[in-house]
Amino acid sequence: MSNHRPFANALELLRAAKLRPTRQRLALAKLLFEKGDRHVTAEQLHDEAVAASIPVSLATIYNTLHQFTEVGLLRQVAVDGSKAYFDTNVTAHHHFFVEGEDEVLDIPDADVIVGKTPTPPEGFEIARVDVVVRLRRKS
Amino acid sequence: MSNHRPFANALELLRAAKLRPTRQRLALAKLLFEKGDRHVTAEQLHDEAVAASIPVSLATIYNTLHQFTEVGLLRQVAVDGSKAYFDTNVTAHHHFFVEGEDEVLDIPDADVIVGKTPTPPEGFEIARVDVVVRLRRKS
DNA sequence: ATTTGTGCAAATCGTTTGCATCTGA
DNA sequence: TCAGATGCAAACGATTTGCACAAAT
Repeated sequence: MSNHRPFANALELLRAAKLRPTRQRLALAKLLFEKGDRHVTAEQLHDEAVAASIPVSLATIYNTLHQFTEVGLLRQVAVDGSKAYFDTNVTAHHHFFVEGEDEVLDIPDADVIVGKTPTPPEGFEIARVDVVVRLRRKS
Repeated sequence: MSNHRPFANALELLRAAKLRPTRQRLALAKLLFEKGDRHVTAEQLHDEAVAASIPVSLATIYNTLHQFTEVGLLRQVAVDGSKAYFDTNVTAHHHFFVEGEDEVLDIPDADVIVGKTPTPPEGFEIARVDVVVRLRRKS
């Protein structure tokens, strides 16, 4: 499955999301959405920003990732216990996770798994179903 | 799905696992396996141990949980990014996760989901498929 | 001018580690 | 005896927070 969000430009995205288009938000939006589907950690994005000579602090990276997630531009994926991954593909889909290498990959649409959705316990409703297929390198 | 491990006694379990039956391992094994299927965090187990007047440090709780996991007495579940849950039910099954309350529940066997297993990318094989159905309280 | 965002450093949370001390076989 | 286990406190990595300063409306 690929990202269906037409990338007009970072400015439009931020405006539509009612987020003030600050320098760093614009720059981060470009890094995130200009090159197709991505799965980034805060640290990775920070490194990229620094490499691209965008002065931005790690705290702002975290703020921005969370704000983008709140407005639906990103989706947080909980594959691994230790760090948070943010996915630029916000449509329904699932993930491969390569153990040991901490790499996240989208599972192609054709290969979707879900059959029957289980009945939630009394008083609860389903917010979302996450499938993580853990992979290991063939020996 | 329920826990199929016949609970003989903690001593047997440890012997079978070739783990020295120390005071704290025996006590923790009792806490974990004497009351059916459970999903605990390190902190929870530590609190229980302290409440039961079992002197044990948090470091030992972590050591023990990992050792038990290595020998197949426990299974680690990655539902939430922030902390690790250990499940006393080591048979194949999936989980409900109540957002905000950080509660983990087994999905009953009858309600299993998995249909078609996706084809892993070249050079990889599937280690395990985890399904997490995220729940929210009905409003 | 006012509101909102940003950077820094310190604080927090879950978890791990180093090392001296104990304990079970 | 002595390998293996434990406890403590310090170290750690990811994330959050408080607060002064800067930038967008």
